[in-house]
Amino acid sequence: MKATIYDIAREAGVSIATVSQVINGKGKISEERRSEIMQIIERLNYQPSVIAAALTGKKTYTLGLLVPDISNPFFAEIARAVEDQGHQLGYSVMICSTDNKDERVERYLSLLQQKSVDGIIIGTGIENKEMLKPLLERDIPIALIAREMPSLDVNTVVVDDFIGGALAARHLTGLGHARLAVLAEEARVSSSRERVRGFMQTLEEAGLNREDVIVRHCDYVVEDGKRKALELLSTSGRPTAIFCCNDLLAIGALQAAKELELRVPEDLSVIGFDDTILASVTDPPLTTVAQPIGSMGNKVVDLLVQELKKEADFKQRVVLRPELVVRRSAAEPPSGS
Amino acid sequence: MKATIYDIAREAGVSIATVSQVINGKGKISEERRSEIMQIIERLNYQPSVIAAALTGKKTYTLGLLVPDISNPFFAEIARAVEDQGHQLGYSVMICSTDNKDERVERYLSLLQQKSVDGIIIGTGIENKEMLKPLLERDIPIALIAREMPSLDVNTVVVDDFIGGALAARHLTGLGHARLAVLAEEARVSSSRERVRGFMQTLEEAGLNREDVIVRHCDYVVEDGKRKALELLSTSGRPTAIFCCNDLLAIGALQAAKELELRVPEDLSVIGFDDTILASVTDPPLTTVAQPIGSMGNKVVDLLVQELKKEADFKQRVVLRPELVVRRSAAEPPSGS
DNA sequence: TTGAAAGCGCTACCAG
DNA sequence: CTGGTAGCGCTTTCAA
Repeated sequence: MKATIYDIAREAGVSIATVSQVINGKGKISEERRSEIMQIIERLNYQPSVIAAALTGKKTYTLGLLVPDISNPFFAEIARAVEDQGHQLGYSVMICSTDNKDERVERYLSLLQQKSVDGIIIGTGIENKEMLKPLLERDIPIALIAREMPSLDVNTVVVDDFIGGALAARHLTGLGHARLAVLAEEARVSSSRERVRGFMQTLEEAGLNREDVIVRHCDYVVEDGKRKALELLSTSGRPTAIFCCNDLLAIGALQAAKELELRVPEDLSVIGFDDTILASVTDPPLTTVAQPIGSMGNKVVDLLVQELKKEADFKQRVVLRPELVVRRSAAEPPSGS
Repeated sequence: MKATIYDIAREAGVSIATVSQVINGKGKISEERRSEIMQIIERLNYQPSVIAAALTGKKTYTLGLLVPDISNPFFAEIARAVEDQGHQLGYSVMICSTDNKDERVERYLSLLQQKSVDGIIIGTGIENKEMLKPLLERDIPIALIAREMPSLDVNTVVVDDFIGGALAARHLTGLGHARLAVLAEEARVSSSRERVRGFMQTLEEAGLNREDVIVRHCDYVVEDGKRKALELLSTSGRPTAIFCCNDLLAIGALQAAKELELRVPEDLSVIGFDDTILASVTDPPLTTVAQPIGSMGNKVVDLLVQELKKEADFKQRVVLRPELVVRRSAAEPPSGS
């Protein structure tokens, strides 16, 4: 069986209190006792039970991470960043893929509470914000990544989506495009809305008419991007460029172009968002607005841990700057346009 | 503060023993008491502490999942499958990205023990198998996914790599290729070795000479695949087809071809392995040997949970069949060859 | 510098 | 059918 603190104490001929102290480096223990006990711990390969410690009021050193789908490269990359920084600070992370379904969110939130996680990072949409109330009341810190919930006073890390949209617009207008379209996510996704807003506003500033740009809302999957792009591109006076609110949709657009035998970027320019590994793998490689995923992941963990250690007395909303990664899916519009 | 079993008991005017029984559906409790207590639980939104329950000998309902890198699409998909099946059976999963480093493996294994996980799923390479001994001794079940460790008697779920390699070879020879090359993973990865072996043997059966096929070993990243492919393709009498032991390497090969202005599949055929989302996104889409990731994930969890519930009295090694997914990166060799 | 003992929240056994 | 109670492994006073 597993060794317990009692085994160590017995072996060392001391009380468990003493053993506890050397493990936690507390109290005053003579150097010889300490090293003697440490040796025994080594020898018996004793692993203190976090469970038992947690029960006495200490933490579980476990964080919950809610994302729509861990198999989606964007969230997988977030997970990795969160895992790394968590690990760095001594925390493990539990994955919870919600499929953007409130019922799954609820189930997971309940589970995470029962398991006494120290904090929860949310990177998934939640319709019914009420679900989070109990957590806050119970003093379980929550932090948001790549999501906003203005109604809640919680630490938040996001990219400046408005600027991201603007970056895309500026690039496209700079290239000379005038007939534009956008593939957005569902209307209730605020980040997507902001991207579109930034995109639109920048177009107007460039003298284009926002009524002329067609916006289509899509599900967060390649297929839907392709379908909607196909529609867009089949119209007369089709756009010469499409701004897509995430890489998956951009890939759909790429596939649509291919199916219609439009060359990218000669006949059609495509810009994505996120800069996941997918963007580097398509043909042509995707010009896309990069989110600094690694920094975002690190930052949420920092904020969350700071909060649960009560080292911070106010919540922050940190906004990181996106960056345009120019690859090869966007170029000047065809000259005939 | 969080409600405890005592709060419920007090509120209901019963003992905590009774409350415990209704929560766990044990013992005989009168229907009225039961429903009355349930109501109070509802009302106070009581969440029983898994931590405390675990301390009394029950399980933590948590599994550890070790993979090289959760941000790698292949492992992200495995993680999703494991998460889903785990969730189904009442277990949460903790992610552990090892980067294939034994020191990280060790650190994580120790952490998982301290957190008293009920079982551990391993999908990462481990140099020093000794590290697993303590777990087995402590009766912490381990199951392997997409990995083999013949020296250990543990439940294992793998795809038949030999057949996978054979599938690729058959497809290529069927198409008429005779000058072949392979991009393998590092030599110590047994699954990769098997794939190559299956590939080679099938080639021989088709009358080709195994000495003629060049094998290059690569790190598990696109860049290295590209580099090695570039080397292969720069030789005179370059291969007309490359079999890659995973999709990432295949993408590298695609990029190399592009850089050398070789058309795929007209000038060069490429076959990958895994069928991750990446394979569907490249241009041309990758013909690849598919691992049934979803089934594999489900199956390991089933086996592991069965074991930790002591419902099974022997270990299994289940071998799933891979399948060739024909997309468009492989075709007949150029006629001049 | 060390140890005894009270609890953390819950389960399980035994009595009634 | 219900309640009392002894732990589970550990932390943390408080005394010694």
